Amino acid sequence: MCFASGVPRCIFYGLIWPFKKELIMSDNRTLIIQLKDFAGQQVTLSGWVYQARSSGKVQFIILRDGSGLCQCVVEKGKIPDDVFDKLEHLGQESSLTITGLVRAEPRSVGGFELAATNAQVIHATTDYPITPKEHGVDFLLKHRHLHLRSQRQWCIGKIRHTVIDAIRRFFNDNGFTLVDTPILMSAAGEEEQSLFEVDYFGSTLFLTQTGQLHLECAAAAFGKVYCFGPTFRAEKSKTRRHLTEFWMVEPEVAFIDLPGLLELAENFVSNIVSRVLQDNKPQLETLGADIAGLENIKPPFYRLTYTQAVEILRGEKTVKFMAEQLTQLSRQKETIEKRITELDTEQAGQIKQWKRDKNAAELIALRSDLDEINIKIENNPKHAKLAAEFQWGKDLGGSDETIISTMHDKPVFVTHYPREAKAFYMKTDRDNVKVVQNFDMLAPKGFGEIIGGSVREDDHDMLLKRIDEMGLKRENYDWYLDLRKYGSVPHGGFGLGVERTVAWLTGESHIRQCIPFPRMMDKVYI
RNA sequence: UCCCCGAUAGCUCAACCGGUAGAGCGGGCGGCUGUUAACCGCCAGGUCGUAGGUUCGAAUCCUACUCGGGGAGCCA
Repeated sequence: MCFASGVPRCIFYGLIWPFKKELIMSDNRTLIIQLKDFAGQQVTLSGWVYQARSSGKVQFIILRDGSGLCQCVVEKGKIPDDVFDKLEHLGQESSLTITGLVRAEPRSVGGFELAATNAQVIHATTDYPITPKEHGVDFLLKHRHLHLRSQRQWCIGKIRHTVIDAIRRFFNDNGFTLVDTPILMSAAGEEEQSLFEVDYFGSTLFLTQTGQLHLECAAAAFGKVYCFGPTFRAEKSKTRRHLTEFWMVEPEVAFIDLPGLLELAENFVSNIVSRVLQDNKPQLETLGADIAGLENIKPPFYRLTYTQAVEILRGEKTVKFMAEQLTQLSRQKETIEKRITELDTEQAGQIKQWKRDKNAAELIALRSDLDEINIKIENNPKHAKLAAEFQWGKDLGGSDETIISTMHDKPVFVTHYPREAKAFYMKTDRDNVKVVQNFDMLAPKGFGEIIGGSVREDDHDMLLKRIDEMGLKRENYDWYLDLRKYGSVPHGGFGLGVERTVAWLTGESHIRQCIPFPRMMDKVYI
């Protein structure tokens, strides 16, 4: 827990953060994140009790104020007795204001602590439902309104904030114009079955699935544009990579080809990663993210064509890779099972109670690790089979993407997918009409797709042909076809999923933790 | 929509081959000048998801349902 150990700074854009707060509001409180500038001084903090321990004459209150955590030391005799007694019985998440002397203390979280001289309880709380112990997924989602206060969610929220800020800055600083595309859409962007319907004064509209078609209009007006907002997919997907409402940023550029798009995408993603490393290293550390791996994320990324990816999947390399993975998993399984047997034997004998409890906790952790490994072991041959039998022409499945991405230590572009597997607006490759000029970007080490994009079909007649072939209604696309009638230019863009990106950066296994209030299929808590 | 797994105290989990439930955390009270998910002692807290069935006896076995988790398809 060292998220407050250094003040994250962003000086590259001429900003110093924390900003000068008096510019926007007057406030006598000091934020925990500013404590390093106040060593030896008296300050007042306001916040919530994150954790509290008491040891007779001395109490330790870990205060949480939204900017960080700070240990407040409350010693009998150095604070009024009645205040001491009140603090002693404060429950988790009680709110209070506390005054004291700031001092450096390496043992303390954040490296500073507050020697309290006075305090005022704002609201005493008991029975806060989320305890410092482990909780189940469902319980935490049902308490999402409170769970946001916890350390892990706080770190993820801070990183998400940086990711979004980095996205906006990247485009704003590179000549892109923000264009807001509509959320209520009259026609489908891609496939109609995955759209949410909205009753619109008696007629039907849909929640947006992509801003791309509108963005193409804007690209012809501004050159380089992007849109950024919520996106809705009514797909009945129940996996760790899916939400029904998620945030997507989509750039669209006039006069660009596929290599140009790949270059843009790798610079864009590298920029996001370096901003997060710069601003959020303490949070990444708290989350146990792979910081060394992220420091490696610099252009150029790997480039594979779909056909090459298929060759890899069907080839010797994948067979070997999957077998190695299985061996590794089996070895892990053996180690864990051995440890479980050891502990079980120990538990059966005569041992001290505290040792027994500790063993029980370890056993629980080991059993859940074992479950996960067993699932992977069970899936391994299935995924190997899927890969080995992969037919050219299909879209890559989740497990195929995982295999490709696990083989690489940097993001991988997979380009030139079969035309039949892709949307009507993607540009047919003129050298090989069986494929389109598109790409997916797979995040490394098994995280999978975070970007999908393409060059758009800019030839009027070819686009019309695709619309007909896909069985789409021409009249819905009149305006879209117009773009190919009046000064058509090569252009393209891509979409990046914010939650998937945050999940990759933080090492979070499920994207539902990467948005404050997740919307999942059949499940919306608050 | 399909496949696999689960449901026991407020929370996380135990309870072996069927004999009507235990531990930690959290809560309450007390102890301890420096703790790091502190520690120690005491106390409170359970129709074992719901409904049937098998059995002398069911948390445990069987069936159905409900809710949840993971995966597949599809995708950012």
